[in-house]
Amino acid sequence: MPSEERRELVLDAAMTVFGDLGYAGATTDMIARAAGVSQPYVVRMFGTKEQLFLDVLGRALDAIMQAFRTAIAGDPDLPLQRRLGLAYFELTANRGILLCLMHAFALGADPVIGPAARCGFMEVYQLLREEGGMDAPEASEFLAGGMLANVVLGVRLFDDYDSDPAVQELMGAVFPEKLDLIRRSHPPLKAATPARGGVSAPPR
Amino acid sequence: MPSEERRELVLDAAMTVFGDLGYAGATTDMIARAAGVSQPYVVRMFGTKEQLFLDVLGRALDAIMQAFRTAIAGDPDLPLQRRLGLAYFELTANRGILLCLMHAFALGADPVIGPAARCGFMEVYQLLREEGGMDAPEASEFLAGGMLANVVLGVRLFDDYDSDPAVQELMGAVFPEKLDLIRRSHPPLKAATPARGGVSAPPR
DNA sequence: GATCTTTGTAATCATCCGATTACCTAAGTC
DNA sequence: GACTTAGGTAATCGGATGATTACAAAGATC
Repeated sequence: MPSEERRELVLDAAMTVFGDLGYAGATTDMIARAAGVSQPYVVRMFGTKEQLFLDVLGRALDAIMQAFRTAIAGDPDLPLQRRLGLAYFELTANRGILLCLMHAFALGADPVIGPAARCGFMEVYQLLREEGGMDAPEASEFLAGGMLANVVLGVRLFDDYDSDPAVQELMGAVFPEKLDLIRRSHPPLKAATPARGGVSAPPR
Repeated sequence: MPSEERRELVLDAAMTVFGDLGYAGATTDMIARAAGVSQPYVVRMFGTKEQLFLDVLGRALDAIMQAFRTAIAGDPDLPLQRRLGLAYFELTANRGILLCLMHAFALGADPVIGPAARCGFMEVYQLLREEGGMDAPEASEFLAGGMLANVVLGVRLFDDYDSDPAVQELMGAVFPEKLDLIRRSHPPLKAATPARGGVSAPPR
């Protein structure tokens, strides 16, 4: 297989694994297995795990930027916010894109990932402001809705959809009109979510 | 020192370290050093690193719930959204609280942390709905603003405040009227953020 | 057909990290 | 003063993990 193609496979796998486990929680071996290659090959393709994450982050940002640009250039009969909302909704079909972004956004203190995440975040904001023609409050409100959607996705609220009416209500507010679609593309892992544990008291 | 007191010190340290590095990225040794105790002592106090994170998560949720309850019971001359917004703003004084939550919210696929994070997230939502008397869209919009604030905090956008006018604009929209205060409590780590790196091409 | 490049893997290394064990000291308690 | 308990550490262990090295097989090139 040509290395370009293999590289895409590895990047796809890495996006999924990083998305579920975070940067530090994912291992190059998991990613390699998910991509069907050996662990040393992953390292040699990208140099370091850190660089692999940066590449995944760049790919996720590219996906968002492209989706937004397409939406901005789309059907002018629909209001812009609606077009962008639909575009964002379509991005949720791939958990990895948005979850890797969220992990990166939470690692601002990292000396390498932090600057890249800041830069990417502001790139998206600038796209909304300049190419989208939004003013600051509009762009900020749109971003806020996106961040909430990311969290709902990241925390896997769908997993409790059937058992918790409050989850149904909240998700209905976060993904208006699109709930059925989003649930179909994110089947629950398992059913019950118990209460959060109290204070630990380990035996000596 | 009584162990209760020591426990609080360790929980404080853990909240900071977990907040900056994430669950998997933080080590029990870093937390121990930050708290001024030995690494085995941290493990023995909480049983496992995972349980320590759960305790930190619970403590962060308690802080939010209490802040919101106080705000709800507060000065009725101010609108509720404003009171809650101010309460949330005060929470940002401790990065750890909100960043640990964000890390937990991004780990929904974890079999132990995921359920706890879902439960905590819904607890906050229910508080806004029931005790706060908000309807679903109001609560959802408020949460969205909070999640954006968390991301701005997590990605350390302040670090680029002086060098990037777009950052100033966005942060002005996210933290209305409170910018000066929030910047004072979050001094930048260092100045410049370079462009995000391109595609990696390691030497063979 | 010998050589070189590309595409890959098996084996291994050095390090880190969570956890365990064994101990230590000081303060109560009898 | 012997004994117990609480608060704490040094040393260490075993497993995981990112990275490195050495090697191999399949084309391309001459």
